[in-house]
Amino acid sequence: MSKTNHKEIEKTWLKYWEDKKIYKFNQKTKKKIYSIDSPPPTVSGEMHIGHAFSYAQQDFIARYKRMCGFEVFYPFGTDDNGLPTEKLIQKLKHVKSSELSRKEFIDLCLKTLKEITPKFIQDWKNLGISCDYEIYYSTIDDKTRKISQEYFIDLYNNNLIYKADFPTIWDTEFQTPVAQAELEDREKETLFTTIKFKVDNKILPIATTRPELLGACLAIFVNPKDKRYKLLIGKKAIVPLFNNEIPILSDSHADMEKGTGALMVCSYGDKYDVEAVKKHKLNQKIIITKDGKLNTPLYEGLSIKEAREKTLEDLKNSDLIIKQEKIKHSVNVYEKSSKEIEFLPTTQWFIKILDKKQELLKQGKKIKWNPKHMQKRYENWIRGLEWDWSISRERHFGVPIPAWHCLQCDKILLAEKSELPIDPTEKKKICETCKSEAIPETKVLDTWATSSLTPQIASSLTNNKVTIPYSLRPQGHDIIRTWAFYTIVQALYHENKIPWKNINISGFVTLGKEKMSKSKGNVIKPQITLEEYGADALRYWAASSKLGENMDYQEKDIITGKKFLTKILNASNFVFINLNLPNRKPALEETDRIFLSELNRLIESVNSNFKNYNYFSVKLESEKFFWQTFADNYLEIIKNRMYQGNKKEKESASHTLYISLLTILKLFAPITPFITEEIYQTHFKKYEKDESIHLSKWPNKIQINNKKSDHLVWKTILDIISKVRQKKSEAQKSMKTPIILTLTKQEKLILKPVLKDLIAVTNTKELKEGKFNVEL
RNA sequence: GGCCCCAUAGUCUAGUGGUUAAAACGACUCGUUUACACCGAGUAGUCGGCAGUUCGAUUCUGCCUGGGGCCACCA
Repeated sequence: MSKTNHKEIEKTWLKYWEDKKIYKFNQKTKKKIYSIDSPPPTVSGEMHIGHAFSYAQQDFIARYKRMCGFEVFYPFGTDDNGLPTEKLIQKLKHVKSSELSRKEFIDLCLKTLKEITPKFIQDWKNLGISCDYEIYYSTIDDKTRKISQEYFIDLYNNNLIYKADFPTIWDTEFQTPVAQAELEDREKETLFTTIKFKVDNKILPIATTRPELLGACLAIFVNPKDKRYKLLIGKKAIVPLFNNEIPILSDSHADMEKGTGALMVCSYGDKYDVEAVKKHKLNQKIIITKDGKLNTPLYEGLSIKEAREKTLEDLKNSDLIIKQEKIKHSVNVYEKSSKEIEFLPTTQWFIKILDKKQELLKQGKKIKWNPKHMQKRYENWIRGLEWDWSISRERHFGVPIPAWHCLQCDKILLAEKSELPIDPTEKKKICETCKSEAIPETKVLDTWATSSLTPQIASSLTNNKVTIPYSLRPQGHDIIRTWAFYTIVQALYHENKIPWKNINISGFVTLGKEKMSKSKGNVIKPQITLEEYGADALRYWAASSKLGENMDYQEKDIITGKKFLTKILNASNFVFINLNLPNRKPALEETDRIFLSELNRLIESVNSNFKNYNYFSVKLESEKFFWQTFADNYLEIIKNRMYQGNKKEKESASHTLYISLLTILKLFAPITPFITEEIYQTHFKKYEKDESIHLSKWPNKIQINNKKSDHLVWKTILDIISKVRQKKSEAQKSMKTPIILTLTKQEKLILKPVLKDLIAVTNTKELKEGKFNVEL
């Protein structure tokens, strides 16, 4: 007898799948390959509900394709080379990365990851994600570092990477440059202070939110159309407190409506300052250090915040403030530190993207985006790009940039491919021209520079049996501008191809329509749901919204899933208790044949829906068919025949039950893999050859003689049954109450082939012809 | 300020240029004990607002309102 506990069921089949290597990718396959560029989750604790939601959705597709006869390439990776991992390791091991050598720290990371990753991945296995977990990569392991460095070298040699001294977006907390894609907007309340500058002993009021940058003030811009300041253009202004002279320049960027209409340019207050300095060839003055401190004589060593307060205090004491008001404005912060970013000139490495916008847009058009409108987000991002992709990070932990710099001749030396992966700080390089020792690059690559190579990394694990373009990239919409975009960049630059033919963008999970966040405390842990209701119930829930839509988490939806699982288990048990399988395919009773004809309609519809990634419709239609058509009606209709019918009648019903239930199970197999495997193994395995339902063939239409009238007959019999039930319900009578049924001549004609079963299921004692009527 | 998405029953989600807009949960009225009370039958209840296109709009278009996202601005 079947197990009724989901934990027992899941444990059994997880082990079975693993032992029998059901989801193993066969490199020697002759089948067509369906390849999935599966997202490597960041190792930073546990799987969250958003993961469960989106991975379940991609697994539906993987399992469907597998049953359709594809050799599915579905690797599993973990992303563990970035800042989150660095932080995690520091916390777990009570160390500071800066206190260890890079090699020591990476070794510690690799060692720690080895300890914690299996437990982390177990959540994915428990959810029934059908990856081949033996095709595993980590974005920091030796093979990945090698590939990442190799690709860096190729890009450099193809003149697509350059090193530049340039004011870049800088985070003072982690002391590293960051990319445009890593910025977030934050609403902040700030003091907007109007300060007295002096020109010819007259006061020129200037409003600013960053008075601490007065020491780096290079010029004042006024709009050429601004009558108030027109005469000042070309003159010099005196910077308050610092008393140095700066030019007053004409620039239409100065907005007459904003502040006082006159604008101070500092190096560097914002992105525009960077352009302004370049445009007017001003000499930059850098007064902020990499760790966010001031280095002007006046405020030496103070943090930006302290310097701002002290400056305002000094201005106030010298009567240099005209006006002060609190304003709310949005500022750019680094998403990981939540601190306002600065612009600091440092030497960094960049991948060229600004001059490739058109090609990148073109690549995007070659990919099928699901849902379609997500392509717009990709395009908007490209159109708005203003910086090349900054790929170097001044971190300890990461893939080292495999380069040295010869100070004598200013030449950049790269590692030989044969010595990869390499940490340049561990190896001496002699410049061939100067015969002197070159300086190793200490920076590491941005995580995205490596994770944008997941297709190539995963392919390398198959001896390149799998190549790009992959069939599918599933991912979240929040990383279109990063992961999707950068992967497209890399595939274009390295192989002049698109990385995948399809990209499926999943939505996120909300709770009470609000985004979940740890700080709000409104987080649902999938581990608890898995424990309480099981993986199938959670997956069933994940199938109840369409691709790309956000979904609100409601426990009742999980419970609905759980009910479905019980129902299908019960129905299967019932079928097999009563089953009386003939040796050969029996002649079918008309009711049975017509029912199978209905099933064929379902199969057809499900197939077209699954092809379009409409797993939602697949679930909805299959569920409706199973619950209403199969369980509530077909089973009721044939009960009498199964209990009291003759051999021929029983055999027809048994045969029909067998193939219809098996078909239904297969349709559900991608969505609820555990329960369907349980039922398959318990009841069907002795008749079927497949080792697992997940390796069985996806249902095709059942070979029967379909008749055009079938659907009408089926609809009519259900309609009559429903009407009879309604009458009985209204009369508050049992469904078993005997009746006298009157059918119209036409109804009788339509129902002729199934009349006997209709009489049995409605418990009709007498059948009359005339106006439709039910007598109790 | 620009762009994108969303708005359907009490709740959460489907869907459609045309009979009566579809499930689930919830509510209400009942029934049932030879698969299933984690069950069955039935009842009530819904297309944000305004205009346009159309014989006909919940569906297409525009505007508005509300919610979400992205970008720009951010002196």
